[in-house]
Amino acid sequence: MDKTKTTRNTAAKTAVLEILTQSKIALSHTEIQKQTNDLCDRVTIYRILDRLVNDDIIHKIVNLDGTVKYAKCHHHAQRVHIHNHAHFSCEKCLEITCLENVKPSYIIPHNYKVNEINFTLSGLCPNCLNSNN
Amino acid sequence: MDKTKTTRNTAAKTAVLEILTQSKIALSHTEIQKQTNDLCDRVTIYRILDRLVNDDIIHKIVNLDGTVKYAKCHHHAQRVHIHNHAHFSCEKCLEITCLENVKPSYIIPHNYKVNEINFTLSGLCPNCLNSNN
DNA sequence: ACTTTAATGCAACATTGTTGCAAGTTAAAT
DNA sequence: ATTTAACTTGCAACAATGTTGCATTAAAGT
Ligand SMILES: [Mn+2]
Ligand SMILES: [Mn+2]
Ligand SMILES: [Zn+2]
Ligand SMILES: [Zn+2]
Repeated sequence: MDKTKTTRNTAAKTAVLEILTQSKIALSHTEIQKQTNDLCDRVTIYRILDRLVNDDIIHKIVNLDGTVKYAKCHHHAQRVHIHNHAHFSCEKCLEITCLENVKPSYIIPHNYKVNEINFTLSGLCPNCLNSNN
Repeated sequence: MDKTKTTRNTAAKTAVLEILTQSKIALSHTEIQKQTNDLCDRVTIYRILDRLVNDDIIHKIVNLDGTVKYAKCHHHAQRVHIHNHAHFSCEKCLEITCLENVKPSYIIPHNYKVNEINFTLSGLCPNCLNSNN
């Protein structure tokens, strides 16, 4: 029943994953594309990102302003990529970072079944907070 | 200095606000447009929604899947519309509702200045949870 | 009524993401 | 090493969503 379709390692996929692994911040599709130097088509990057998300290797973040970014967590206490943490969106430099230690607590609403949570904080990141200009 | 530009009450603005006031769930631009019966142009609705958000009369919700919706809170203990609450996104009926009583608690990360929070839960709403099919 | 300027309609454009299909490539089986 | 299945890619075409410029209309204060 569980027809697990195998995923293949291609040059493009390796490049995209490497870019995300090196980055300290979450990247958008366009930002990733720029870093690949036209190694592959725009559509291919969309499909690679979809695959990586499906395989739980990276995760997708939708920001307050609607921009979509992708990130690979840097902590790896577990062998799987867990992303039930908060994200921080800087209003000034627009960078999005995983706050891998910040996990919100809340009272589960009655009659609702919660499968997934998304918690995004926005404001000023440490960089922009120090250089106040 | 504070050149507060005045906002005007037009037929279109009144209609859009009425639609949002009547709705129990958050609505997308397209859903709002359908309910207006071509009272005004598509672009006008975008601009009206921007104004209403700017004036803090309604608020904008970006869902996990990237869809953008707008809502007017129904509670009104205060006279201003406060929206620091959680939102619930049903995976089945795709409806988004304000959980006006659910507010997450969290440990403020060091060196970050938090101005705004966004907390979205997704799963099954009471309706879809009961009618399990 | 007059005046100011916010609001609208329309067309044109930009961005982001999706889909179908032929051709290319990976990795396993032989 | 060759063969082969099916996963992956490029390309073109499309769709959805949102933005901008500008001439015209209309709201609200005088
Ligand atoms: Mn993360
Ligand atoms: Mn709300
Ligand atoms: Zn910053
Ligand atoms: Zn539901």
